[in-house]
Amino acid sequence: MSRILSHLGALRCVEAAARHQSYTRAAGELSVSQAAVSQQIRQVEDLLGVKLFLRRGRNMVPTAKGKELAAQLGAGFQAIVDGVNRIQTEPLAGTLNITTTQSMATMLLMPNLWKFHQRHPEIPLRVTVSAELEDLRHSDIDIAIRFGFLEPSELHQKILFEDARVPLCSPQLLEHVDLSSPENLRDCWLVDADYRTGYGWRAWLERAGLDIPDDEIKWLQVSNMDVALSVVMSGHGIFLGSPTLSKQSVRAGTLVQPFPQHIEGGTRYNLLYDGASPRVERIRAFESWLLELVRET
Amino acid sequence: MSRILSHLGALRCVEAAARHQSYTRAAGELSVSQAAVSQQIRQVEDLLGVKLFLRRGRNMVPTAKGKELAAQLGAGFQAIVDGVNRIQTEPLAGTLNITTTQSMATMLLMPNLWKFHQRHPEIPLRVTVSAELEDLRHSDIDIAIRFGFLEPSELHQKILFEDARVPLCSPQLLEHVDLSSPENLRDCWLVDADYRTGYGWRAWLERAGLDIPDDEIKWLQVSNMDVALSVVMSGHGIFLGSPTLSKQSVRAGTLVQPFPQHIEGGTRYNLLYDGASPRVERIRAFESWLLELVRET
DNA sequence: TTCTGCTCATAAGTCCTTCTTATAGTTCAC
DNA sequence: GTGAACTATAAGAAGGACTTATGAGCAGAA
Repeated sequence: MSRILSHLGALRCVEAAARHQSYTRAAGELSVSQAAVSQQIRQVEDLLGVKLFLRRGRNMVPTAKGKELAAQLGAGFQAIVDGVNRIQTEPLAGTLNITTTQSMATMLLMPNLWKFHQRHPEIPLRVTVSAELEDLRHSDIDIAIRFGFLEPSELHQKILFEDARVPLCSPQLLEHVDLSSPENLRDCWLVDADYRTGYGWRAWLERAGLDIPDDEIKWLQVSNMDVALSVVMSGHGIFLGSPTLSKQSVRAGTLVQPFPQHIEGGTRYNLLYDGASPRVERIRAFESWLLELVRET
Repeated sequence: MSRILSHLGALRCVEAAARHQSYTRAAGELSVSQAAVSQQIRQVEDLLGVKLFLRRGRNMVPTAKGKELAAQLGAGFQAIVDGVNRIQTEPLAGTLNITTTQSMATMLLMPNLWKFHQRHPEIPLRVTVSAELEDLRHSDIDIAIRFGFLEPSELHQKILFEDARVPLCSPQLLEHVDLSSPENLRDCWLVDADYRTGYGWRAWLERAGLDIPDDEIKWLQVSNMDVALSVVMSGHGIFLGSPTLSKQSVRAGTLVQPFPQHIEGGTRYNLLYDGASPRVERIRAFESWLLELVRET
């Protein structure tokens, strides 16, 4: 049997490094130092007598052989993890790791977590807010709640909700700007998180029967919904957001919907998880709770 | 990512132990102590909270989950080894490990190895004689040369030669027994390695037109060709062997074929190796040399 | 260019895991 | 019952892997 199997740890480094094209990021995933990864990979290269990575500026690019090996290693490790997952079903009770966006966390998740706790006190939740979609298969995250249209993957994907978008601002804004008529939108920042798709405020204004020329509008274009929300929360503008997401905030008075007009679509939130995870039981518990929550909102 | 991947070494123990149904044999394969295997497996069981093996007398029998896991692990490790093999082709030069039977080694292989060395001085051979067919995929053996009819497997199998069988004895025997006529076979031990199939001396006697009753024959039944050969070599009997294998010994005078009659078939030698081995180059070199040798013999 | 920031490489020493040894416990065959 | 073969467990030894610290290379900005 190949003596390489005495160096499985080193092969893990190879696989992760090839995937990340970076020793540093691989080290991050494996929770070891960069130096450790470097040493392990060199060991494999020496053992096999094959160069696996080439330094290309800031990246470590796998060679052709490196790529081939890494792909096969990935399949191998996946088979192993699958094998373990198949026989090991963790009990319902236990921690659940969730990652989501800032806006989802502050507007829907956090304010309702106590209800989940009430139903499942045996499942402590750990919520991580991050802008990037974590790699569920290579991290310790169990569930991701993400905005937008996702590529199909091997993960279990479920559309949480799709809905319209309505103008939303903070009550403070109304103290400074008179928003009794849509015409007055000229007077405040229109926060636009859709500057790449172009869909957004332009569509809404049209819907409201307004034709304000571009140069009379104060645009504030931001990269995503989270930034938009934080801008608006601090009272500096108005943005188009999901009614589902904002409903509770509106009811609580922290957000205001100054006009009834809405535009269709444009908002979609998804729930993602690995159906083969040993923690599916608690994942499903969370999923069904969240779906209920969304349905009744 | 599953924390189990930090214990890949322990999972190797699980896989090997399940395959061998024994911690001791698994330890042998992995070249560690039995205690090490025991500890590693217990660690996995504790980590997963799943019992993987049950003690059943002298064996460690994998539980249903243990079996399932081990199968998946086997596939995973195989994928990893395949990946390594695919990118790592060892050069022609280097040691080649061969296992074969006693008779094949003494009669054909050893007397001719110098020729192989002449053609490929860069390939040192290490020949291991053993009665059992080693597990090529889980040992460090590159080539096995084996007698008989083999089950199909994932290994590359090639029939080395099939041939007839002729009576063979040592010249010493002729000094004590007069074998000018087949009738006189009554006077010496008939060594029979075919007592399970029944085919052998009985068939040969028939072929020679003799009808000697069983109780007038001195049978010596042995378990395999190797034992038969060693008995005959020491001058204590006569047996039915392959002309191909014995040709050189006959020419050298260490074996004698006292009668011309032969029986068809019954002898088959195979050559086995893992086609995916990184050492295929030197394996093929040996294969083609051996085939040539057999052809001209 | 030079500077700054990011990345990998390397060395030395520490630490921790794994392994070995030794022994006790269990089962089976005779 | 006794011995042989196997596994379990404990304690200590050995060795590999990891960390820290530092140097070197490269890219992009000033």
